[in-house]
Amino acid sequence: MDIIKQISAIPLFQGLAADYNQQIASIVVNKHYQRGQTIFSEGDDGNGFYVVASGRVKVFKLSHEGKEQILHILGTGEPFGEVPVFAGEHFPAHAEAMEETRVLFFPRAAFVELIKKNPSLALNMLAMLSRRLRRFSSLIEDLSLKEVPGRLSAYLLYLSETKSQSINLTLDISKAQLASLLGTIPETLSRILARMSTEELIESDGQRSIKILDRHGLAELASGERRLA
Amino acid sequence: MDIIKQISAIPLFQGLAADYNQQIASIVVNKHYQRGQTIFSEGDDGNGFYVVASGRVKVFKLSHEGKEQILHILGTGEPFGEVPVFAGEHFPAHAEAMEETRVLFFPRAAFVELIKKNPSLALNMLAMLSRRLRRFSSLIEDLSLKEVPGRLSAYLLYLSETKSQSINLTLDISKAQLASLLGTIPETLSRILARMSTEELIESDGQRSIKILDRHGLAELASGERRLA
DNA sequence: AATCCACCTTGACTTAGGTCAAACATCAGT
DNA sequence: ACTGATGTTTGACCTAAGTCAAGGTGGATT
Repeated sequence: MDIIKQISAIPLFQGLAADYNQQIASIVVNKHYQRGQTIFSEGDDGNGFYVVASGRVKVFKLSHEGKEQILHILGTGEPFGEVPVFAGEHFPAHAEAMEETRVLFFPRAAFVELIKKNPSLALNMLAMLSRRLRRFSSLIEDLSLKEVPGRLSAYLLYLSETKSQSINLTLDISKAQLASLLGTIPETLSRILARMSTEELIESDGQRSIKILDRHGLAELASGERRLA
Repeated sequence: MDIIKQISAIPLFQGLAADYNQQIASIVVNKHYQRGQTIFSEGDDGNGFYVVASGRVKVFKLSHEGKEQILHILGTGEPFGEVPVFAGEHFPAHAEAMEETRVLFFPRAAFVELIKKNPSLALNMLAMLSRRLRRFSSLIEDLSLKEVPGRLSAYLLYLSETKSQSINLTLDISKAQLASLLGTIPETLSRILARMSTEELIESDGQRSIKILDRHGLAELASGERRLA
């Protein structure tokens, strides 16, 4: 099988002794989901964790009224659902396939054994969780201390710095999903994009492409130095 | 020194081979802070992490206008500032002593070596970070999907379940700090406590003691099934 | 080209909770 | 007992962003 090939491409498993990939492959289970299908629900028992093999997965919280807050969106090679592996108990959030998705599932007990034997893997996992904590800190900061225009600006700048490196951005998710990621609703997002356009910070075609006109202005919005009129 | 004694009382270091405490002790540095003193600031280089030996520490984010959001409050035996040890870069938040506080500081390089040699320590650390991720998920959920009365109810129930096991609670922090922990401001907190009192969910003496009158009602508020009038 | 569907936008309205300002309470230290 | 620091409460006001409802857009399907 090319499962070994897939595994060796996962960042989490980089820098391991070669024969470990074989061991990892022996404990892994392949799973397949359609768009919109639930992978796990908040409160489920977490008896292992997942890595996206292809497609995309969102991890999110749901309010009593059904509003959703996306915690993260994961693409190929990214792990999710690790919390219960180490802290025990249930999954703290829901996970759902955003498109047709294949995932690799690593049963808990076998994986913990692997970690015990392999300090490199342990350190990779620690780095992974630490990065996630950093991102969560930043999300908490945004939700508590910034307004929606600031959060949106930060997201646009993040997009332009990582994915495209350019001034012409293409959103890789729907605006409704972006709203949920930013902790707001589509209507509010739409209005703020409109305001940013009239202030000539961006140019939006109403589709998924956005052009950054004033990077500095966006940075000021993101930091809270400036506000929209 | 009784540093070894202190170290063996730290949950993070439980379940390790006995001689490791000696090794840990050899890399640790003792530090001392007064109330209000900064331990580190967001953006500082993180060249190690800390464990509270005595006193209390708050870890928080600050907005551009100076509003603060507390991420966690740490007491004796609890570690903080671990993110940069494993994910590199700077501290993602500020840390400050809330009272006279002693901390143990673990320099990064030496600690990473220790982890590599000790799978138990690695797993303890993974459990620690996972628990923190769980708490952050819950904070994100609260900030994004719940109103202040819901967050406060959840906090009061949490207090009564963990610390006192009873119906008579004593806040261990000022109401201003509690507001910052819940992602609101003292005025709002004060008004909501007043409303909860008139609805006979709690009895508040205006000091730091609060009596739970209607646990079920609080639980409904916390889950979002009910709202204050 | 007509229909459908998912997605996006706009307008009118409401509201949770923040801001500002003032007064009040508590407690430690001189 | 007085002073000052620290924390709490209350009132009047404001605003960011949510709700509800209607309409618009564009791509895909038949």
